[in-house]
Amino acid sequence: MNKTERQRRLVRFLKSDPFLTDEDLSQILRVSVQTIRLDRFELKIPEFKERVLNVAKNPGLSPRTLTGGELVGKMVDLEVGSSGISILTVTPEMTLSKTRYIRGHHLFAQANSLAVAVIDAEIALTGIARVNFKRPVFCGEKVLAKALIRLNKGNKFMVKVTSHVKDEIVLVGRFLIFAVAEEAIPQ
Amino acid sequence: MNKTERQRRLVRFLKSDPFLTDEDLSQILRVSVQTIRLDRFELKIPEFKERVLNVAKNPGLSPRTLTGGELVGKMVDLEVGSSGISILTVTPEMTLSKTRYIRGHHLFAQANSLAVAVIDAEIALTGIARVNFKRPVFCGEKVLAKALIRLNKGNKFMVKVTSHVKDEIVLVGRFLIFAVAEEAIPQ
DNA sequence: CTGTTTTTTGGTACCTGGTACTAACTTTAT
DNA sequence: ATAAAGTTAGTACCAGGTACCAAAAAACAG
Repeated sequence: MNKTERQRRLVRFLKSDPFLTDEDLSQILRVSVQTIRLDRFELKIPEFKERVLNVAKNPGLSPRTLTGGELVGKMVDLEVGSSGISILTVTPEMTLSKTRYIRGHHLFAQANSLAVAVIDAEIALTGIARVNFKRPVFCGEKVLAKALIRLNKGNKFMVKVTSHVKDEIVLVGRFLIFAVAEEAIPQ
Repeated sequence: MNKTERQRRLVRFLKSDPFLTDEDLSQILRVSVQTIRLDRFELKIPEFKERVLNVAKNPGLSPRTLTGGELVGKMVDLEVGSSGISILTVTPEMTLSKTRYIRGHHLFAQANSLAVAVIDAEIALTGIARVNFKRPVFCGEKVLAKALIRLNKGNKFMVKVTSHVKDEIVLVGRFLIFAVAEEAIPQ
């Protein structure tokens, strides 16, 4: 039996029974456990615990997470050390079920990540945030956030962010941001 | 909190979410892992692996979480109208590039969505948020957020959220939430 | 047939989420 | 005050892995 044939069989076995451990599979396919692991790795098949958990959490609902990039929204202007502007287009995933209201934390995420981005430092972390949500935002709207550094004492920055939809203010936030020295970054 | 009360809560937690480890439970119930194990033993509740396997092999009963995907983090306790607890496990996507610091708005999102979830209303929106980030959170850590309704005047709610990693407070936030009447929901 | 590459195997250190057990410390009750 | 109940700490061990390194075996090529 060659490698490809074995891997084909491995996939078949796991499809019919995801509760097989590498040990089980190594006995079925008459190869070492290590070989099974390599095969699984090549085929990007997760480990036993993962597979069981996947089956258990079956209905596969994906939590509505925030975007993965550094910035929430799209940067349209940035003067590091003083100001920045970003635009966020509201998609249906950001809204509450059955309504068209956007969840507040997406607006916060846009404002917060913009506030952090305008700081001239490798790493900046939010210390305190005070945010007023002025009116709800709906699916399809474009939110324009403007950030302005208001104060700078040492590694502390006060950033004011104002978010608009057209002419209406939807969010006003004040963020106290800390710049972190690179040496302080843990590994 | 006495032993019987704790065990009653433990059963409730596991009924609503069987995917809680002893470690999770020890943090929720503020006792040592050993105590959780003793409780589980007395109550004849099987270990995590067993429970997951049971759920996986029993597609019949699925005690799905209350709010599903609306929440950032995993709801582990909810008394609508008074309090709630959620757990967020920090994944690499939530961190800043090259460091292990989590970006603040994820913590905010967990706290905010929990604050909204505890309100006994079809729709609730955040009006004002005041958040203090007490210390950075790193990849791999589990953040436990507790929300408590502090005040309720008409459709306004003051919710206090405190987030911990083990014994350390990482976030304290106060949210002014508005319940929205269903008739006011736009189409 | 020999040399190179691919495939397979073995072994170690480490991880999570436990079991099983001992010992000690802290509360509570009598 | 002292016993009993409850809680915590610590150790050794286990399954089912990950991650990595080295070596043996098989496949292929010139």
